[in-house]
Amino acid sequence: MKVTREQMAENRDRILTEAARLFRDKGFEAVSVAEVMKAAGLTHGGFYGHFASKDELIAQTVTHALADERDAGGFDAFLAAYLSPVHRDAPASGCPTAAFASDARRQTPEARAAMASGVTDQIARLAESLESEGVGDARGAAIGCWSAAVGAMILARAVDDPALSDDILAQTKAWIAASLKR
Amino acid sequence: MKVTREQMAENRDRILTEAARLFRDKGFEAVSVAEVMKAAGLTHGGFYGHFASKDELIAQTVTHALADERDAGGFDAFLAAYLSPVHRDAPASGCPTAAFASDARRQTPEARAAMASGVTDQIARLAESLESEGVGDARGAAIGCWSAAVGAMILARAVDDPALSDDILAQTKAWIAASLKR
DNA sequence: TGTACATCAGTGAACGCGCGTTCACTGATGTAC
DNA sequence: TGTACATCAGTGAACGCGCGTTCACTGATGTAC
Repeated sequence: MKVTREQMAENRDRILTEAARLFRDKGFEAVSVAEVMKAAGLTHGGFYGHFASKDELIAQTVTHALADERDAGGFDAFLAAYLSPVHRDAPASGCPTAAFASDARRQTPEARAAMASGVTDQIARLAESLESEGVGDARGAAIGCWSAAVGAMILARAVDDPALSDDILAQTKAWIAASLKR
Repeated sequence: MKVTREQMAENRDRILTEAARLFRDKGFEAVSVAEVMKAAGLTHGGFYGHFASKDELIAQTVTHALADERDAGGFDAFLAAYLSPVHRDAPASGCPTAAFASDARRQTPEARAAMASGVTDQIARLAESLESEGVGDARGAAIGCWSAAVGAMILARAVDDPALSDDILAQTKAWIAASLKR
């Protein structure tokens, strides 16, 4: 049955929010259109009233999720929160860059452009934060820190040895901090 | 038709080699059992004479691919080769850790254990290399460098902007080198 | 060494299943008057 | 403001397809004698 325009906009937002959660948790391929629609409280047939294809949903979800990224105060606090076991153990609500980056390579140009835009913004945010703390070559340091943080999160999630996983997070955090105190 | 024991062992090796290439290129889910067997010059029905399931092939492939990793001489040479556009543009023959790490989280315990083993070995190799070059806290530095290298490669492959992609590789390489020269 | 035959690696058709997508239908919305 | 009706968001059955997996069969291997 038809719903109000306002309700339809809410439904679309809920589809994107649930897709962002499910895609981060299980990956793009392992999540079906029907699963996303069910999570949004709808039936699968209505999906194509909102998106032309699953690929378009993926591109929109990447755009939506990366645009929502916000930095939380100072650089040290950001890094401590990012490279924490809590973040590692909650990928569904965690960093979309760490969740999507590997799969992005095989997605549509739209999704890859959204990744590039998100990475560019994140580098700019980190560089601004580092510059205000007096770090020289703030952009280079921002790129290095971001690569290390994303890489450490992906590696920490990949291994099944809890001690090794914790160690990857802690050692990378310490190494980044030491590198910036040169 | 039956083949010699030697031929069967060769076939199994070829299946694993082709699987490693295809999985690195397209990901575990996007590659079918039939595609792997065809690449190995066999028909899909024979697959289950070699492996109990696709999941077992994945676990064996991860083990096989990560065991083959060798470091190429000194640390600077390794880093330059690793963070190069050539490596970025050839994922099918490139680093299996960068290719498999994100998906590993959702694989069987066997595959995840193989990842942990591969990461542990790689950290040990890099730490040994760094220690011989006089770097203090070689293990911490090895973990930080490896996280940064893997993260930079994944990010460089994710974005569709060539200038940004090149920049991620170059800046991360410079940042790692500078961090080690403290 | 030569022969007879049990073994079994590989073949290719077939299976059940879940996927992305389509479509005829429903009934509340929202607009024209 | 009230009414009549065109619109269209959402429903749920159905589609074609490719997947992982199974299985009866083939014929070369390799062993028992």
